[in-house]
Amino acid sequence: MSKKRKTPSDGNVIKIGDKTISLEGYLTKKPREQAAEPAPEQDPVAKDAQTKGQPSTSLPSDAGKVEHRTNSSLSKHLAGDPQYFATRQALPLWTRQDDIRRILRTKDVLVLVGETGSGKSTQVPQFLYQEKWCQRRRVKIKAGESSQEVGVGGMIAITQPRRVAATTLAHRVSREVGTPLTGQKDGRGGSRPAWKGLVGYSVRFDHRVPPGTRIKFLTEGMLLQEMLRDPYLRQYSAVIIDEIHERSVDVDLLSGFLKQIISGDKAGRGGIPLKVVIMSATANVESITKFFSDTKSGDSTSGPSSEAASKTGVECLKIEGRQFPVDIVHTPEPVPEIDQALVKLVFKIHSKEALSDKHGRKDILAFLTGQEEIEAVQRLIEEHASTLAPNLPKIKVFPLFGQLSIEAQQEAFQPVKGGFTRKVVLATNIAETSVTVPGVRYVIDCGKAKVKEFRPRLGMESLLAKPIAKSSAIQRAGRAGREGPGKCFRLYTKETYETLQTTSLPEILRTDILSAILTMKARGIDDVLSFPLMDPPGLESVEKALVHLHILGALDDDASITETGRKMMLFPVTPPYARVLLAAAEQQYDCLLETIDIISCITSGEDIFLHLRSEEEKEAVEEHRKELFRREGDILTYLTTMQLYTAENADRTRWCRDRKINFRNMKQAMNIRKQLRQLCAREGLMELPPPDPQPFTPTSPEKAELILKCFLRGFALKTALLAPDSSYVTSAGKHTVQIHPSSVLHGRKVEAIMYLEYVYTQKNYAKKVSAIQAVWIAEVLNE
DNA sequence: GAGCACTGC
Repeated sequence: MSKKRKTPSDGNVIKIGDKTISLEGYLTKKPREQAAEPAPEQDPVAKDAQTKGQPSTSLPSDAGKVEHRTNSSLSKHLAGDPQYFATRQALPLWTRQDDIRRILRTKDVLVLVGETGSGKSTQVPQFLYQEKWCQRRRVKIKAGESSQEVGVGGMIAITQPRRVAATTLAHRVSREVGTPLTGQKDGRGGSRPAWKGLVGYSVRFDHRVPPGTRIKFLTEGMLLQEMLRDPYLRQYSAVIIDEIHERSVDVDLLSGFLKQIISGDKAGRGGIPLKVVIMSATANVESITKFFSDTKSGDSTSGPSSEAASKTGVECLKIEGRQFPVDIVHTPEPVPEIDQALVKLVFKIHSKEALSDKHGRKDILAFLTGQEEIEAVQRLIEEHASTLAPNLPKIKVFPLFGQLSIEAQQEAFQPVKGGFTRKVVLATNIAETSVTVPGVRYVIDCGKAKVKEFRPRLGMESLLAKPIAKSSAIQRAGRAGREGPGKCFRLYTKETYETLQTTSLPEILRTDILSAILTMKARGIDDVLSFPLMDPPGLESVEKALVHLHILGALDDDASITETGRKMMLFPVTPPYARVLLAAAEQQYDCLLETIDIISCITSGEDIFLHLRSEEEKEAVEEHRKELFRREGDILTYLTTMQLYTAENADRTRWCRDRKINFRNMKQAMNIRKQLRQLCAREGLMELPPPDPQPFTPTSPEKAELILKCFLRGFALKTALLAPDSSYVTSAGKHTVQIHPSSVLHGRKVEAIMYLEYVYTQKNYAKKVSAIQAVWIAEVLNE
């Protein structure tokens, strides 16, 4: 047994190998100053105004003056495109537009509940951008001794949890207002756009913000990113948070920062308030409303006086949706065998209910927990379907889950070929939020979903099927009423439904908050425990994250952010990966290009290697895959895969097909790779390499060792040693782990392993595993 | 011998 192992913590110290890390001082720190105040030199807006040599004329700094923009090409569009007028007028929201405008003229925060189909995402920004408070103003802002004039406001930001939503909504709204959506298509370096437009969007890898943009759709993460450079959001007059009920970590952080801005003294915005519209599709908004109303509940953000806080008004508005009624049917008794019950129900619906009516097709959408269950049910339905009487309509099954290829996913959205056929879509939670399947009038809800949860005490995640929340059950049922009256069959009793939680646990309470804490620290939040959050994570999660960040070198002994921590923030990856990238740039390792390839691959989505089910499939790809696999483990295998993929010049689609590699993820990996390469080059960590394709040279064993040591700099805690009984025992917690079957190291015994993921499903699984030497762990930790 | 869904200058 090795002694390089974490000793049981006494609560105040953590010991790994020879290194002892004290927890003291992490959680007792008092807030230094007002947390929302960033250092003046971090403010690029002010810097920008300086370098442009803005004349500092003496204007009243409290109210500011409206900046008149000559944009005559836009003025004729202000009424919007008449082509869409009738459709817009028919939306439930249309008659409430005056209410919305009236509320925001006096209040800073509007909480808007709008069910699916109310049109809130497209209409609310259009109702607001011509408001007087939405004009850009020039104001004087104090910067140390002197003051400078800057522009504040003018744009409305509207956030979305997903990239596709942000871009498609932007396209839709730009058509409605009648201005083109142009601009830099791919980051920087593009030519000046020729057209002005009112609508733009900004998501990772894709930015279109025409000059004159007043309405800008962004992902939540993108707005957080903008806040690092523009902490007061001076570009914007209003921020609209859409789909807040999904409660991503990003939206929770954004809400905290927004609360600080609206309840602070507004000096950073030259006295100009930021309006906030919170939009939710579920009615459960009491806690959210309370969060934005309550500005003195012990957080350090309400500013020097309560005067500012008392002016912050919050009003709530509810808009009915445009849904058809949905009949909800519970089972009278609990269902012991979900798969069997579901198949029976599908055929009952199929034989009793018409194939279509005046509203259109009447297809079935069933919510299941995962790929395996979906494939099992698909087999059962297909078996039974072949025995159907010839006079009955046919039945065709379409699986729908994230790992499916684009083409296979799209099949589920197309009308089924052959008129006399009913479509049955078997989906995971993907159909609850991310995609809409058209034609659905029957929903079957198994009442469960797989959720990933982080266990801070164990330092591991679990992925297990759990009962959904009421809000999810309602959301799922609603999928039956988009196109006509529908029915939802719940495979659980009414009593069971009543026992469900009202809302799902927000992500911030069930995930590793490492990135979230580092984001706060980088934004100048010293006392992370007093940062306003709708659902603050437990002390143990915060403590674990702080210690982990300390081990990564992102935080000092006094828990303040280090230079390394700031550099880590540059990369759109989790802190451990960011640490690996920084290590790889050091001269002793010198393997930045390789680690970029590997991290691009890993962070592009689920595993790039598709799961092979049948023996035939395995045989068909075995020869091809063999040249990718490396004895050192998965990290080197990813590297080889990426290198061979980029060396492939003829047909990359086919290359992926032959090897059963997820082409979509590979394309995403290439985007990430390009982005990381540009970031590293800009930071002076390396020179930009020659463009692809480059000839493939296998990585030498010596280089492989350096790469693995680099990864240890980020993943020293995720290591395990081979025990005498041939099991692997983790160095951090003395748990027994198994190498996941998807790893190239599965079934092999090596003296020590490093893994990038640690997930409990059916067992404690180490995933993305590499073979290492035990001595490397201490070696790397003591650097 | 096995994988819910997203995101990021």
